[in-house]
Amino acid sequence: MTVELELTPKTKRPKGEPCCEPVVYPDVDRERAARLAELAKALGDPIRLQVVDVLRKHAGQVCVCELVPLFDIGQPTLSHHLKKLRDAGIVDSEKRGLWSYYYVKPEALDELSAWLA
Amino acid sequence: MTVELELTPKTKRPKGEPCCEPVVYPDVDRERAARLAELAKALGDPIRLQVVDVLRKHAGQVCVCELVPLFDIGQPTLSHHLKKLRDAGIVDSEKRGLWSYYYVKPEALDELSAWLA
DNA sequence: GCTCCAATTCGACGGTCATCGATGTGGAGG
DNA sequence: CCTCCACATCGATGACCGTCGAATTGGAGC
Repeated sequence: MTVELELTPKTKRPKGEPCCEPVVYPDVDRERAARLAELAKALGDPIRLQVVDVLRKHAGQVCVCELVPLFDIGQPTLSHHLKKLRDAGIVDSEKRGLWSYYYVKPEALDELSAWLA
Repeated sequence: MTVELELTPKTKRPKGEPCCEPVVYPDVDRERAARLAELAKALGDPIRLQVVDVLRKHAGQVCVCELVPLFDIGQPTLSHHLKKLRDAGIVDSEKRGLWSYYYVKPEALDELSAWLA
């Protein structure tokens, strides 16, 4: 359903009158938007999005050393990207022995998904 | 369902052996990931995400002059953000008289939504 | 304790981004 | 034509980002 707001001046208007009604945007929505933007920003890099894609497709946990050869970047750089994803709460890691295993935290992606829906 | 891949070394391993099997990631997925990252990047700024939020909530078209007072940035800066959203294909605009009206292109958001689902 | 190795952290560098103020553009009214 | 207004574009600036190589951390085996 499309609500036809009355805030759309048809074509032109005499000078003095306001061209449009103010649109309110509550602070609650602003805060939520900030969080959503944080998530989107973390996903806004091709490598990071591919990493999440890989992790999602391998429903379990994936070792960093499996990830590195997938991309044309150094291992420290990948580590940097993984940290960004961790800071955003999109993935988490667990250390077993020498290796670190990463996995997706579905709740984070659900936040975005819920907004988009 | 969780598939237990055999690429997870339990804890430790003797030196010579590979710690994990390679994970393949097809080029098709890479290209899609690049597009999705482009979308996410465009949404990865609080102001831009709020703009999209406002446009979505006002199912119709919204004039730029309604948008400007919502944010603590200058009009040129908002115009810059709108261009980013347009370049990403997330919104589009239509000029009527003196005013420009922006609206969301749902298909773009659907791409992201489909990936997250 | 010493060594090896996976992974993280650090310091630096070049490129991109958000923001600003000033300027440009183009439609509408007089 | 000339002015006014909404919006876009430009040029500059400071902050942030992705990348690298080098150094550091910490678990494991000898």
